[in-house]
Amino acid sequence: MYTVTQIAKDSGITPHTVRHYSRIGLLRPNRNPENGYRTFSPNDKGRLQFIRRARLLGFSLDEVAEIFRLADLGKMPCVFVRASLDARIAANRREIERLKKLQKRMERAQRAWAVDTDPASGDTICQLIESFENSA
Amino acid sequence: MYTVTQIAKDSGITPHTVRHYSRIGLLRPNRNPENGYRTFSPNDKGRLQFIRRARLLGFSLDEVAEIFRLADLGKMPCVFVRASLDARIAANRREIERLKKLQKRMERAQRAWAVDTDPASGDTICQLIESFENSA
DNA sequence: TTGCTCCTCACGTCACGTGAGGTGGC
DNA sequence: TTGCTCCTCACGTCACGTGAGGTGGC
Repeated sequence: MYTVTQIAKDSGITPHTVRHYSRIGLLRPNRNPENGYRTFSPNDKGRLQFIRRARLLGFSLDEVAEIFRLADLGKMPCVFVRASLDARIAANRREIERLKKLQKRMERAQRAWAVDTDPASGDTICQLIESFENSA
Repeated sequence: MYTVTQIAKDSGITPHTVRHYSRIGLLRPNRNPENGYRTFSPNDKGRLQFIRRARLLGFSLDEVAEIFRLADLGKMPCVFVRASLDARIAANRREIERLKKLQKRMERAQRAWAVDTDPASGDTICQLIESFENSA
């Protein structure tokens, strides 16, 4: 049996995160009837490790909850897990592309502004700002 | 003068977003005293376009607010803008790296599970799940 | 009356982080 | 009393999206 801080340290997370998982039902610790403290079993610890591994693979807490729900029903969550993973891989690919495009836009702006450090062109230093002022 | 819907359409965003910008003070439309409707000037339209361009460059609304504040004080926001942009470029680079690593982890798991579609290894199909069950 | 636009709350998103205020045992 | 751990709210994050419920003029 572990306290919230013990199980948190063992798993490399904060006690607050453990409480968070408990509040949303991913963990179901018992309570010490004397003081209301949460008490975690080795089984809880396994669940917590599973949550952490799933998070590292990009699964959301909602997906973890669904996996637990299926497992509790005695169903193999594998089909769901695979579908989730496939969807996340595709979504993450799109997100990476989106950020790369953003990166290019930002670097383009950075270069444009770098060129204008020449004091001779002092009135076009902040093109972003000016494009705003011009349109106002 | 424009209504919230007119200026929104012209700028390619939703009326709700325009109201949102107004509520947080990025836009300061007048009010029609008869019905309380917001009325936007060409100057507001310029501000809105600026906001949108800044968003495309990755600036947060808080940063836009700071840029407006500096401009309203008659100060050149350029130093702030450059510093923000540099910081965002660096942060975005790190974020892209983070997502690439996540992508690799996910694809590794996907491959590992694909291999195990062989029915002969039916009891190791869901390694993620099993690593959980084993540790429980 | 119907249809359209406008308005103001107010909650939801995602996974927690950060206090605030209080308890219990050494 | 001090220090430590535990507890429960409850708000903040980021940029809106999505209703809910109501108004005003054609």
